[in-house]
Amino acid sequence: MSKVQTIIKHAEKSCSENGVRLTNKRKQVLTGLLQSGKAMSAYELVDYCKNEFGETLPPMSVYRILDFLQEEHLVHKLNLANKYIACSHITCEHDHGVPQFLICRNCQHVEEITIKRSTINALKKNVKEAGFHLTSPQLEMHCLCNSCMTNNS
Amino acid sequence: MSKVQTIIKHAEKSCSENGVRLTNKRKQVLTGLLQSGKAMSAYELVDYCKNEFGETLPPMSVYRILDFLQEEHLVHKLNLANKYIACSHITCEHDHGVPQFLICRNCQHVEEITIKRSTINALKKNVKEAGFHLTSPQLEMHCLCNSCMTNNS
DNA sequence: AGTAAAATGATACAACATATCATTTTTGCT
DNA sequence: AGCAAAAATGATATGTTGTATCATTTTACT
Repeated sequence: MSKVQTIIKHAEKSCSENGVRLTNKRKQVLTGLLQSGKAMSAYELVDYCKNEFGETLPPMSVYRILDFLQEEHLVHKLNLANKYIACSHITCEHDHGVPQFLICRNCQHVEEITIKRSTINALKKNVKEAGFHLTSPQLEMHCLCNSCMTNNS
Repeated sequence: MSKVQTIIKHAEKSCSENGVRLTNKRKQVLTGLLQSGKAMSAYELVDYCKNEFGETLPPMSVYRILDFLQEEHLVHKLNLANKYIACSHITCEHDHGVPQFLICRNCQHVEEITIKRSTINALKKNVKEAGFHLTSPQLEMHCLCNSCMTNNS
């Protein structure tokens, strides 16, 4: 069984445990994100599903499906990039923390990382001092990935 | 002299030192941001300049002017909100660090804060371990401001 | 089978942003 | 002052992301 198929199995199990359905179209959108291995816009996913699976989904449906997948914690939205990416912890059983994303400003490659709790706490404290409350700190940072650093243009 | 006028004076000085021009239209866009005291979209600025100054700027020009103002470090773009906000340190003489923004997810109020160097360094270290390089870490975080926390709905 | 709920489709449009080419304004030079 | 080059701005079209709304289809359940 391919890696993608394994993840989809996990996703199906997780959905059924939550009493929701991972329908065919939802599965295809998630599969698209997993196969591509990168962040994609909703419209890119429309094209991908059409080309790869012959499934012509209207954009509206893709947005709804992405909303669903986000609620199930199977997909994250990258607000800096206006793109969506499959969660990299679908097969993990344990509950994983708030995701943090590094987005290469050159090649758009995205890495999902975990930031030390102590760092997040320091951040929260700074925010609190400014009179705000950091509820769910998904950080997104524009960076340069190593590969783009090396072949620097 | 009003506070806004004082800031504009500083901006003019800073531009002339850099050998660039703070034209009337650029001044109006910056004044709009300063007067409103909040983050605005480019199209909101088009309307604002029309209503307040009788200046009808096409959106394209506003975008160009915003680009200019960003290069001169007079305005920041909030990528999470797709809005623009006047830098809160225009009148400071000293070089100020990379800005960090808190955006209230309820009322959209924006606060520009400074995060401790040590916290930023801890963040940078985490990022480095993931094989990325955090060049200019402008963080933008969705939060709840105190006022929205209190009158919580 | 019949009905209610869930999912999906179709259509229109809103908001943000850029590409491109034309025109106007400013600058710097002689 | 007069002129050419550069800078700024205008005009127009279009691209990208996302939502509102109402219709239809599919699924679950009795």
